Amino acid sequence: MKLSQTGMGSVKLNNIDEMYPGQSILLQTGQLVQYGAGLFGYNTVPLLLRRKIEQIIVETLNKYGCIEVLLPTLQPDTIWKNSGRYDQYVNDGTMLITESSKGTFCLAPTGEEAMLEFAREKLKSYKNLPVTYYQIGEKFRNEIRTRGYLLRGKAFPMLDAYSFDVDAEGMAKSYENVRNAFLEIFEKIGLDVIPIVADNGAMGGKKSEEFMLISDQGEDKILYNEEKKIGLNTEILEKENYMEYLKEEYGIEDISDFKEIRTMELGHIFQLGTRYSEMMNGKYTDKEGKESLYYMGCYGIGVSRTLAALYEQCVIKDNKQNPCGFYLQEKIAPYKVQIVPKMDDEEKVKIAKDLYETLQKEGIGVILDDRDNVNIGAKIKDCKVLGTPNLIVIGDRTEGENLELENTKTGEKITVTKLELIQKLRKN
RNA sequence: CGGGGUGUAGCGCAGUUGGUAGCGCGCGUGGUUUGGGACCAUGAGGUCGCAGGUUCGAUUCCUGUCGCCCCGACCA
Repeated sequence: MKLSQTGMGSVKLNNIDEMYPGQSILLQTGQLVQYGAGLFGYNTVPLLLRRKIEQIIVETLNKYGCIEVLLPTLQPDTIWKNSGRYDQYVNDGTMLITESSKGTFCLAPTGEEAMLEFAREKLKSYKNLPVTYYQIGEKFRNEIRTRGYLLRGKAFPMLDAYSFDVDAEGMAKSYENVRNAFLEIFEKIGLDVIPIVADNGAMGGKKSEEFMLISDQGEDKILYNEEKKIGLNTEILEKENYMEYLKEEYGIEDISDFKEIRTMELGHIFQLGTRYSEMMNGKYTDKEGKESLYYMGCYGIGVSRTLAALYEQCVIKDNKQNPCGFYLQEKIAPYKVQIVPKMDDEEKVKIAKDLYETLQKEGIGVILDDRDNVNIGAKIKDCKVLGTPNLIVIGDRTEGENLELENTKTGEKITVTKLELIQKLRKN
């Protein structure tokens, strides 16, 4: 990618949001564009990072035997009326609807209804079960209050997965399977996320856990035991007989030594039981030839929220302790290396362009800072603004085949040849 | 929806005790620079959120309205 074509960078950071410095930088440097409350456009770097997160989700869920599908986000109102959730979601303002001469359509805030429609066609016999379907798609929620830029938006990409089983025991197994997949996903992304006991709230059902990132930027308060790595959302305390619930479903008997901390909810999983199958007539034929209800689970990860959390975690500061950019880990960064040529030297510009083209052909994510009106110092700063983990300056110190590769976090520099560079960057 | 804030150039902000606006950064052009956010010259860019009202005159005062941000109810 040629930086001059993207409009990113080349801004002096000013008046950075104290609460969300990362996303504030993304906005000021043209990486994110705001269209309204909770509505954002993505420039290429955050978009590709988001896609990287999605890739990790897809690869991991596939590895755990889940099946990727894609359902429409614009849905006929009938499926929502069938489930009985139409009035609830429209009245509380969550679901956006659009009227047309051909009927009323809903912009789906979540996917249970559509997924049940989908599954009912396919999962007619116990022989087809168990199965977990999932999709990653834009969801729409007309939030009463948006918050924290990407952290709570009106349109956001979400992973939603749904498991179908013949009984509660099978459901518990499917739940455990996705739970493990989620833990692996967050680990691969590089976020230290913990599953805690959650209220199943509007979704109904039995067991439910949230995947929490410990962060003061989060909206949630949880009680957490760091030693045992177990916790619960404080909203549980409003439940009747909550100690009973904790003991029965999660084996937690004593919460007296749990400490209250703030967290950000990145994922949420539920054992739904037969609630939605009943409402929407989700049935299969069992061994005895009788109609039986699906036991369902549902599982979600907020992709854009995860992206935002990742950016906030990757914020780096300058020597005055002001946030000045990001360091994205090499394994996840969409662009691995940024080439900064000294533009007044034709020979160096040529070396830079050749290197850029070579890396492009190798399929290695590379940014060429080809802006001829930007000072080299500013370009180096912009490398950090974009979060690119590696920097190659091609200037007076570049001699012959030797390239100076700098880690933008540590400042550590090593000399490599073009071939060594390709090998090194290919590894990730 | 309740409470608090805010709206002036692409971004970040001043300012006008009422006489139609400035600064820094960015952008265009010419030139000097170039290894950690350079400089000189010159230029473009604004119906001061919107609508009413008061006034000779409103971006400024008054009323209403809308957008955005933060705190609460909701949630990935």
